Amino acid sequence: MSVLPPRLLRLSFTPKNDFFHLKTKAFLVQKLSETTDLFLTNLLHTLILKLGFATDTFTANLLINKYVKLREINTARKVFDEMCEPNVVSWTSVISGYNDTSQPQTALSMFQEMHKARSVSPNEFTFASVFKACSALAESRIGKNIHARLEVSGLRSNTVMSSSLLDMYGKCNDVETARRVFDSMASYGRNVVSWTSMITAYAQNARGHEAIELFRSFNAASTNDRPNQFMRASVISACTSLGRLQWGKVSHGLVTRGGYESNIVVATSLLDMYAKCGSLSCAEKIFLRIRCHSVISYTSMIMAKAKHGLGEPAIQLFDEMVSRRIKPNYVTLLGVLHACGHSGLVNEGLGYLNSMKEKHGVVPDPRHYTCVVDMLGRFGRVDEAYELAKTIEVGAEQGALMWGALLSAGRLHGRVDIVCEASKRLIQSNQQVTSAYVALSNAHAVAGGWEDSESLRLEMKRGGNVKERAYAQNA
DNA sequence: ATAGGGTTAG
Repeated sequence: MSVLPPRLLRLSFTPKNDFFHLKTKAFLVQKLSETTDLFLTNLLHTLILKLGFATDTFTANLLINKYVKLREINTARKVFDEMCEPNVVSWTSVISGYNDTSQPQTALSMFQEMHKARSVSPNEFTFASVFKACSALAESRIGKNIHARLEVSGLRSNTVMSSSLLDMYGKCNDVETARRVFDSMASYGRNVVSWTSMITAYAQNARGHEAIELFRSFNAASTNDRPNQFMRASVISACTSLGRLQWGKVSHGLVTRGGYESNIVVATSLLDMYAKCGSLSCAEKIFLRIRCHSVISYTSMIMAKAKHGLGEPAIQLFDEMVSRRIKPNYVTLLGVLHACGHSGLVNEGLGYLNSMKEKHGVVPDPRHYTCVVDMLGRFGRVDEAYELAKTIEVGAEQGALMWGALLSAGRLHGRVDIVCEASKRLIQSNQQVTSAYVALSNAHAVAGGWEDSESLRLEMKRGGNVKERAYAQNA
């Protein structure tokens, strides 16, 4: 950390606009651009305020960006709120700060405020950040709306712009629109990023064959661009989605010949592919060859072991990860809870749930609770599962998963009361869960209430769910 | 000058 010269600390009383003053400002801006340290940033911030430089938009923007990079979004926001004349860079920086701290909803409301303020118009940078927020929320309705504004702005014919737009549609599961954007880019140019976005859109929407087909066209069409680690990882995940080891092995051969086998991103997707296509031993081989591990490589391997019923080894791996000072995140803890739930380590699982915040700084969210509800239910502790589920505030989609888990537990352990309760909650969740109607109807039938059963089937018909019956009864 | 697009775990 660099140290401020004492001379500078006495400059607070310098009259404005003289030579020394300007020089001081240049010095502070210079120091601010260089530092990556929170303490020094705070110090420079104080000096900037004292000397009245905060009224300068450029200087304030630098401060905002510094705080965004340091993940101090609230401080960044405070600087922004106190600005005299925020420009498009100030707005965009704060929006992307909210993206970086997993607050896409706030990013979008900032964009709305910017629109209302009308003093500043969004540019390419702003739109790219806002589409990223839509992607994170998988909100295609809002995305479409902003897409319309982008078309009006005339900024659309730009490779970065269109790539972020097509990525947004892919993440919102609207592959057809994503493809239309991709096709429209032919006139002004695509690059590796835009091709990767489209391949990813297919891969993440269970259309692996089309992803691979597009990868082939890329190799056939482009003369300058070569596939990079991102594209290769995406192609491997497309193979994973096909669930066929054969395809996965082909892609493995391909990345080995390309010299990408030891790349961390590629290796992680390979290990996930092997785990999901049925070869845990190959997955482990890949894992052991990784030199520089990430939270994702560990999490993938923990998940793989968990899914194969290797609870203890998964937990051992978790301990190893923690001792190597790789910080687990919420997905890692989901893996650990899964490991417990698939190996009957029920009390251990409860222990992880109750201590994850304190020990690992990860606040349990509805997904973690769902996992534990499922675990308790599987191992006969249905009442505890129910008591826990009742206390969780949960959105409709996740709620359907949580009550669905409880429904299976009720069925598995012959608990008509739980089946009824879980089915009702499932139906309340308003998701398209026909199995809930079927289960509730069957439960009434079991309990002797044939009339209830019949009325439910009627309700189901009215709800247009009747076609799903055959599927639901197999599920 | 300061801000923006693609990837791997769920």
